[in-house]
Amino acid sequence: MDESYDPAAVEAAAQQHWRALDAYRAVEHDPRFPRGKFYVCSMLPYPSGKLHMGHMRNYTLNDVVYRFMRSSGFNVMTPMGWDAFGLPAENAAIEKRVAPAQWTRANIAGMKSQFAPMGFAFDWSREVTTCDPEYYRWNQWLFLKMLEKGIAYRKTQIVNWDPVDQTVLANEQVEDGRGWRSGAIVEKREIPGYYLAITRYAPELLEHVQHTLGGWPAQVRTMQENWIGRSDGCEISFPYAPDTRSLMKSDGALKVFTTRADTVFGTTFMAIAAEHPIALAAAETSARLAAFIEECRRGAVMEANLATQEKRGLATGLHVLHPFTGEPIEIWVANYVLMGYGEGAVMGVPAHDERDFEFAHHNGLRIACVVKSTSGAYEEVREPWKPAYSEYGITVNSGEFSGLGYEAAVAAIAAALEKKGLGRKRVQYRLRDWGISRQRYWGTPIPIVHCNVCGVVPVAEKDLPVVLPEDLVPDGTGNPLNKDERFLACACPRCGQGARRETDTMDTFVDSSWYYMRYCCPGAQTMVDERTAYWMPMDQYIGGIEHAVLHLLYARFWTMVMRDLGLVRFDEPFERLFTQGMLLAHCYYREDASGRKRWFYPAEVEQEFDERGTPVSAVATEDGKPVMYGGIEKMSKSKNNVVEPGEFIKRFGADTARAFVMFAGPPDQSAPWSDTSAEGVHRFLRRLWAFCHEHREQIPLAKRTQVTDATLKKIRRELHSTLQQALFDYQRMQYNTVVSAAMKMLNALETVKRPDAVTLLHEGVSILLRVLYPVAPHITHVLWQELGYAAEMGDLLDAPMPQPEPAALHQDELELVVQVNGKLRGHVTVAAEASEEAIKSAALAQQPVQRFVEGKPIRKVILVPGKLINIVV
RNA sequence: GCCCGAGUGGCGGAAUUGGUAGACGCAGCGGACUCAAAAUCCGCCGCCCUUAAAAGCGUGUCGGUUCGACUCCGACCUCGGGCACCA
Repeated sequence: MDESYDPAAVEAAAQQHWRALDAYRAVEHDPRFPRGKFYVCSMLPYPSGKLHMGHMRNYTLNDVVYRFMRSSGFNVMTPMGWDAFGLPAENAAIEKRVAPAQWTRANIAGMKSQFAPMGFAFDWSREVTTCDPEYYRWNQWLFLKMLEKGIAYRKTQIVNWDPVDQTVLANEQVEDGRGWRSGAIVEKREIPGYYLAITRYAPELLEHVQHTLGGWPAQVRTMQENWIGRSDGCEISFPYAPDTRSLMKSDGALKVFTTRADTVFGTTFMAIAAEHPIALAAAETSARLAAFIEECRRGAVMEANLATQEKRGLATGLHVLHPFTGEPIEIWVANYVLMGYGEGAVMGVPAHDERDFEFAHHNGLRIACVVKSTSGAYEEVREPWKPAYSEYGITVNSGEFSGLGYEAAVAAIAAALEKKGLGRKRVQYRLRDWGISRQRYWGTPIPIVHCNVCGVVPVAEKDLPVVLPEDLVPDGTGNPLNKDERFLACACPRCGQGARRETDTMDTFVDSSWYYMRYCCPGAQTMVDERTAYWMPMDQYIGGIEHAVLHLLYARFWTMVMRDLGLVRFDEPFERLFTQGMLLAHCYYREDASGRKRWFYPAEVEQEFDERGTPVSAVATEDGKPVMYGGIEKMSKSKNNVVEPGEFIKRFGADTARAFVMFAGPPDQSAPWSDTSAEGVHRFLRRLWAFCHEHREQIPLAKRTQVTDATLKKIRRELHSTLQQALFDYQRMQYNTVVSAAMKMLNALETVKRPDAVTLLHEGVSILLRVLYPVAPHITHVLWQELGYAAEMGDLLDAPMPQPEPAALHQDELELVVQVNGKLRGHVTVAAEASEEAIKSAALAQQPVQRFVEGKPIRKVILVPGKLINIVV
């Protein structure tokens, strides 16, 4: 055994040992593990090129779970794969003139090699790469099944259009309303695309998130609940007035959805989206309206933009009739009404809705108060807006429905509407169907063929996969598949005539909706097989909080679809979910004349902080001139604030890297990266090594004897109570305090200064090594072997977690806190079984306590057993 | 704008979920060892007053509940995540 700790040698030896054992290959029904299977998985990474500290944190977390659960006797499996399709590969292609496939595969190879030194327990025989035809063929296959079931369907969608580059832009590619490369003002454009009917599953998705996903963080459940957004309300039809009737050449009605049917008599205008059919029809005869709609079309489609923009509208001059009074109501086109939600039209009730109020005020529309406040918060509605105006109350000025409370009014109005055939109660979800078409090259081809004779025809199942050519290089102007004859030309599956392939590809969220099921069954000739049934549902899923809604909802939906097709037998894919926080880093930029930002690497910048640690200014090292401080943001390639683990591992070793990222803070919270305290963790591992080296001869020879000495008993109690805390923290995945616990154990063991204490040392070190092992597996593995524990208890991989001994935790005397009126005034040591009376008099006998109690009557005494006594005077 | 989080010493954070605020570590200060440095070891380390002791203040801000609040409730401020084509 070397005298000093050499991480490189230790880690090479440990990894060689595990490699020789093929230690992480997981086998279904492995008889070595009586407690059954445990499937732990981290969200698969996008192969951006370099592994960064954020990845390190995620996968260390994953690895700690793996090792802890295996030490607890489970047949644990943890896989790894690559989310290999997506936009960044196309961007790299444009910039570097290299095919996305080539770039992606090179990145995968690079990142895989960066994983190697970390000692992660991945079962690489299960690797999934989503751009492999053998993977994405099943995306296509399930898509065809969904088409058959009517879950997948075709309809128009609104996208960001860059009129200069003639290309569809992702939201991310829109900066301040302009295309990121061309700088042109972005427009909205309607094109056909495929949707998946996730809204059909909205009730079940909601039901489970409210009642069955107990292993999920409350925060995520709330976010999903709000995202699905169930509203109970009414659908109301406002029949067309003659002017609208003649324009639309129909005697239809304008349908709206409202949660406030009780306010229907307060409707003073109707607001419709710019893309609404009535708006489009009206625009044909009105230049002003056409111009306004054109204006609404400008700008991107992001909801954050729509919600913050000034609410504007224009009257159409058309009318509908109030369903009860028959009064004509004017239709307005408004930029805040979304075509994608509800009916694309709302009834404007300015008296009781803040947005309508603002809109009416702005456009000089009538405000009709139809609800009377029950709390007397207002008599009449007038400027400025008060939140009380939208509260429930008693209906007034509402004809036969006046004088009713909210629920009674809604019930009565809905019943009356239903009788007239002008409405009914309905549940509306905020959730929208999932548009999966992308006008992009680097994704799963949508298996559809366009035939001049037969129209839109699905590819036959036997012709799957539709393989994506891997040698195209996009140039930023449209989808290169549109220019690739080899890909385009095909025969119509129905009539056999020459036809053309669909060139849209699928959203990459499709790939990530089920990869974790494919990990379970590498090489299967079907989408999933019986091995999937063994490992799924996943026991522990780990991933970033930024995926709380989209990915985690799509994956749940996809699972339900697979279940309904008979492919799997469970309802939910993820039993327990852990959302880890992100690693953040400082970022710096400079803006050029056109407003474009250039981001600097932290290494290119010198940052100055004031004495409170707040950044004050920064200059670029290259020219000494100031750069703008962009705050602390999530590590991302586009902001150049990524910290790579390579250097760090070279300096300190993988165990220090692992222990340090765990020690840095609670894993479910985001943390700013800083390596200043890494020294402390490394020092701890060196001390551990030195301590074991010092006792390398006594420990293997130790005999088990009782610890009777009072000082040693105290140390032993500390050891066992720290162990208890560590196990609790393992369970709740608070690994930062697990590392603290290991440090405390070493601190305690170092106070053993007696040569005859070998029993305690033997026990203590065996506990410490096993507690630290999941976090720092290499050093603990080597020490475990060197000190003879492996011979005694077997390989550390499968050595059971130690358990605290009740006898070791027992205390004869307790120190209680003494409070007077809730303020700490002293301590008192009493026998463990002392009576309340005895404790009380002991507490009152205390000098400082006397001083505060003196002369005042004691009103109450509160005793918290084993903790404190509070005297209230 | 809407939804979800977070805010504790100079810094990262702890407080087993209403019961001793600051565990564990970093940085800093003092000391030992050393010709010296590094490494290592020992001690101190929230603020204020003070020679010291004792008291007082203290978990973003303001208010409330409680014998007792970092923890629960209300309002606000700041920062972070998401908002459906980044992944």
